[in-house]
Amino acid sequence: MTTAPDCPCADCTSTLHETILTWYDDHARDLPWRVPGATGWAVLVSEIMLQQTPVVRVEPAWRAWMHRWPTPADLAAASPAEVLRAWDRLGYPRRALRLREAARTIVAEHGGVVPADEAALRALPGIGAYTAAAVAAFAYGRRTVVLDTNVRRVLGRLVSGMALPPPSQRRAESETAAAMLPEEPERSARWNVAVMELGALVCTARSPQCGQCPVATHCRWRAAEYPADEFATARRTQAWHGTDRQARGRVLAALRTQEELGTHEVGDLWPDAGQLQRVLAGLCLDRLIAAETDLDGVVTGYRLPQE
DNA sequence: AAAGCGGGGCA
DNA sequence: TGCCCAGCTTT
Repeated sequence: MTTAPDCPCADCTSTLHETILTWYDDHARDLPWRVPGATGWAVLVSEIMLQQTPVVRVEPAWRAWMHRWPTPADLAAASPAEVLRAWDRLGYPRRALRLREAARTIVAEHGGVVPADEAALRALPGIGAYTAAAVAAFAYGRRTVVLDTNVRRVLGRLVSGMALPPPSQRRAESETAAAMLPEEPERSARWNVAVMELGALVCTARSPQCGQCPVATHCRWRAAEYPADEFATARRTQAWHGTDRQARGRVLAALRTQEELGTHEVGDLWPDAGQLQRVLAGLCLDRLIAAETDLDGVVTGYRLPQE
């Protein structure tokens, strides 16, 4: 059980709603997937790209993507190789393949229209709890809890008084978010994006701009004089240099710019031959690359999957 | 619950 | 260098 900041009464919650929604009206970024006529597909593509990739890098990629594949049916007709090249360096290229698969399912099972139902969205590949809620809310005005890293941080500070939310999402967080959600659907959808935007622009992870925050006077973290992150020791940053992830990225980057990579050329990409073989096998398993073989079944090289 | 999965930019 | 970014899937 949780409450709104200050007190659980309807007046305080309503004040908070009004304050943040008004702030959003004045400060929202002008993003192409937020225009009034944005389709479910436009929103879905943006949400998949925004899974762990910042807005500034997504925006140009989204424009190019939507120009090339304006509907799910358009993407469903594309090859994996085309899709992976268009994904370029957004990171986590499996998202590109899953988006293509989602498009194929949307065509096959939903008449080519991105579904509005959260459960139907959740059943699509690459769409988890967050993305399903985001598409339902932002594309179709549904009333649902949208809980991303920004909302978790804003509510964690504002309501729970913590510097940063726990490493993994907890039930109490979604209960808090649910308790804060405006009743009217369209208003709830705007509330979700408004809180998210506040987290992205003002209540940032590194250096929050409390001087610019419309609800600073309601913030429990601020009221408690900014206690330190209690989960700091539990957060561990993953290594990068020399990892499989780096090796995978190097292979994909090479195949985005050349049609085929001979076994000799592949070997030049990475110093550890044994690790490289494991990485190539993993990439094949993930359908991110395909091995080319001669008549005897000996691997001669690798390509991006043509289908 | 934890691990694996990219890549870039900034303090 | 460490940390963060509109997370999802698999074990």
